[in-house]
Amino acid sequence: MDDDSRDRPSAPVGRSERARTAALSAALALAAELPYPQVTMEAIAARAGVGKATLYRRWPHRGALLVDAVAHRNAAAAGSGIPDTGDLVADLTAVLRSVVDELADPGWDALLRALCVEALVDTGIGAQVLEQVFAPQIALFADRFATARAAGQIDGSVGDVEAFELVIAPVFHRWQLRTGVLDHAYGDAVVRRACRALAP
Amino acid sequence: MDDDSRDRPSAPVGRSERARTAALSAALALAAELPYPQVTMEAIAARAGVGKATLYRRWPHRGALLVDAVAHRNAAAAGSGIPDTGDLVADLTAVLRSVVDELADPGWDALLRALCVEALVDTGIGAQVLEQVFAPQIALFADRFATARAAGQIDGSVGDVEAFELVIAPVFHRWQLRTGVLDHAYGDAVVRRACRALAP
Amino acid sequence: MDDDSRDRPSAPVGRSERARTAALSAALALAAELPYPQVTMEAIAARAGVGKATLYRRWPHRGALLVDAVAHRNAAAAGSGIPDTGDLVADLTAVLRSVVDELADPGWDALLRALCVEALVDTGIGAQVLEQVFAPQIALFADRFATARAAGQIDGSVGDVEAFELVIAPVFHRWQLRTGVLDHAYGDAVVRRACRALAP
Amino acid sequence: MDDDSRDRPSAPVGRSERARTAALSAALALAAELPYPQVTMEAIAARAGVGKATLYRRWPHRGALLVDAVAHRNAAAAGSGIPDTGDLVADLTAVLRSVVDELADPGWDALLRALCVEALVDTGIGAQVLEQVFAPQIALFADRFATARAAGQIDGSVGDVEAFELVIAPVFHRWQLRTGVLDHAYGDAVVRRACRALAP
DNA sequence: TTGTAAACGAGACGGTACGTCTCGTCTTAAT
DNA sequence: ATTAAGACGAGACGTACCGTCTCGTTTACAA
Repeated sequence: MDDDSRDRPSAPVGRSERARTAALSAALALAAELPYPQVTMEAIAARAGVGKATLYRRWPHRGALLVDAVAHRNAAAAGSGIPDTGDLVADLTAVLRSVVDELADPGWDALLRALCVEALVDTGIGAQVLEQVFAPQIALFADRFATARAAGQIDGSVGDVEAFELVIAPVFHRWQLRTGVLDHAYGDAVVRRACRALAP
Repeated sequence: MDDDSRDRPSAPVGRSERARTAALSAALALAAELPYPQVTMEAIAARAGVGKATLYRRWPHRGALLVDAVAHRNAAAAGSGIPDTGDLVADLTAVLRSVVDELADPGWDALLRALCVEALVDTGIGAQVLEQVFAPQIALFADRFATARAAGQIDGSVGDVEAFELVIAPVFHRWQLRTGVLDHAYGDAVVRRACRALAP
Repeated sequence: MDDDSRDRPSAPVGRSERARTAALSAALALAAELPYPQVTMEAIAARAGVGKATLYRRWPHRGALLVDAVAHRNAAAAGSGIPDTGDLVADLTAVLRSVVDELADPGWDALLRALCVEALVDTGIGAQVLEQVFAPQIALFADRFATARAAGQIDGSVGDVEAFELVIAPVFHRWQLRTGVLDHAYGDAVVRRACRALAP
Repeated sequence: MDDDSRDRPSAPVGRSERARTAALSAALALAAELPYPQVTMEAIAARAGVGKATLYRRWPHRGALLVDAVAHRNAAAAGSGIPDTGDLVADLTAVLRSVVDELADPGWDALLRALCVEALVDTGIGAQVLEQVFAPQIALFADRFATARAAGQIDGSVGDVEAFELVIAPVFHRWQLRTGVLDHAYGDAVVRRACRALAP
């Protein structure tokens, strides 16, 4: 391990680092497979083979740990960005379909709900969730909106966040409250309506 | 009693009804004024001057009690329905402004966040929240959409829930994640864009 | 029942009396068959098919009910008195053997232990137990001791209670603390030693 | 504490040991000053400044805790043994007088009654009480009886437990059921009679 | 007969203690 | 010196009984 950390100091794997990684993985796994109230610091520590004190030394509470874990996961999953074929509707449709697919995955569904719970309960965690989980997504959309705006496809007076919300909020809302079936067709319709609203 | 109950059927009668009312009020008050994790069954019972067993006799868990309390409050607040002046944009703008105002009230904000937490944590409570809190709202919008549809102001192929989400979801999303300022101007813009999207 | 009460008006069997009898029987039965902490007022009421208020209307607490029940049972069992053949040792031996036999009966064992618990916990109940359960026994022994004293078989300066305790206490002690086997042989030895101690 | 732990490193005074001691002391104090039903695990934990879980971690129920506390107290009180002046009656009289004095102390009276209650309610605790509280006393008497037996002062065929019961049971019985005044005179008389019974 | 009043069964009520669980801190022993 | 392990104080959980209180209903006696 010493050799390893000397060779690649940007990816140290000391005892501490192993503990950190184990904790993040355990949090993700438990949040994905258990009802959220059972995702306790105790359970995470046990699953990770890590002392509870080690968790509290690094994260002030479960929410921070979870946000960190999800951010870590998203960073690893390396969002590839939004396609740009010139056809805004088609591009957004593709994106929303993959969003819908993700939300249909029970693990990710549970994880995201856990994240929302923490964000709702504590304003500070809410800010962290926004910054580390949603902001990157918004930034990706902002890039595509910039192109579309330059091509005169959308109203220049609509901000990036507003446009993002126009597209994402209905899906998020339906996912969260289960007001109806959340499938590709719904995503397609949302994009269609959003683009009509955004048209110059 | 007969006269009484005929005149004011909502008036509580007997120890049981008094306990029920006290519990609902206490739940509302605590959820409005304390961080949600401190809104425990114990605290609600103490505040209501009610035994814990009485709470558990009526509601299987805190979530059910909270949903009941909010539904009760909403029923009492007697939603007046959505205005119908013939001008859809103006009517929806008025409604969204009052929604924004409500969400700005710290008490209602806290209450609604608590409700969302419960809905996210437990699917069953989620269904209850949808049915008892959101469905009535959707129904009000549906009435107004029906008129607008009849007047040829909105696309007949868009369902009530979809139209509702188009209008409400962005506001809900911004409220929940604090992606930006949530004021009348934002509500107005959301309505404007939604109506463009809904136009035939 | 009408016939019954008309025939024997001195033993009316109205609802009240039936409730009283049912409560006493239920208390005896439960105390005999369940661990004492499970012999709750709730359980007695349920077993007796009687409202809890009816119990509390007649007896201030479980202890009083239990004492009443045991006294009632003893009255019914109609202690026949201590035999008097002229041979004190033989008479007491016979009595102690039957005492040992009674204590060996699991039901009566449990009942008597419950009684002792109540007596130990509350001085008032202790007095009631003494008066209603033990005093009658002491009186029976006192009669036999009087005869023996008159016959010059025991020391006239020893009081009835003291003599009673000399005979009963060792058995009671062994029964209560299980310091050793409690059988006829032990009872016989106790009587032998007691009579030596009591001899003039 | 430093000195203490340096002198007796085998008796560390970490958090655990402090909790244990505090619990035992609190149990003794509460049992001595409150009616037994109020000596709850909750009250003991509060008085000891200890979590309830800590109590249940060490003792399965209140009875075990109480027995441990009394045994602990007795060990500390270091029974000095029964005097041996050669005069059995005198020696036993002295012992019984101190027993009577102890039983007259309200604190010890309450404690011992609590112990008896637990012993009566649960056979397991009864065995524990016998072994840890009464057995040591019996052993002390056995030593004295051995001497007396060797001196030909008592019948060699009477066992230690039987002799012990002959002496102690009447006092215990009178204390428990309050069949009469329990004073030195009574103790003296009991010893006198017991020694007559035990004489060869 | 037909009220009327008491006692009844049933069981909900406000409480309290139960024994269990998780929290976040602190101690210990072993790397 | 930092870790895994886990005991600790605190306090909420959901349950069981407490002793009291409302309920209608049933019974017993008076009109």
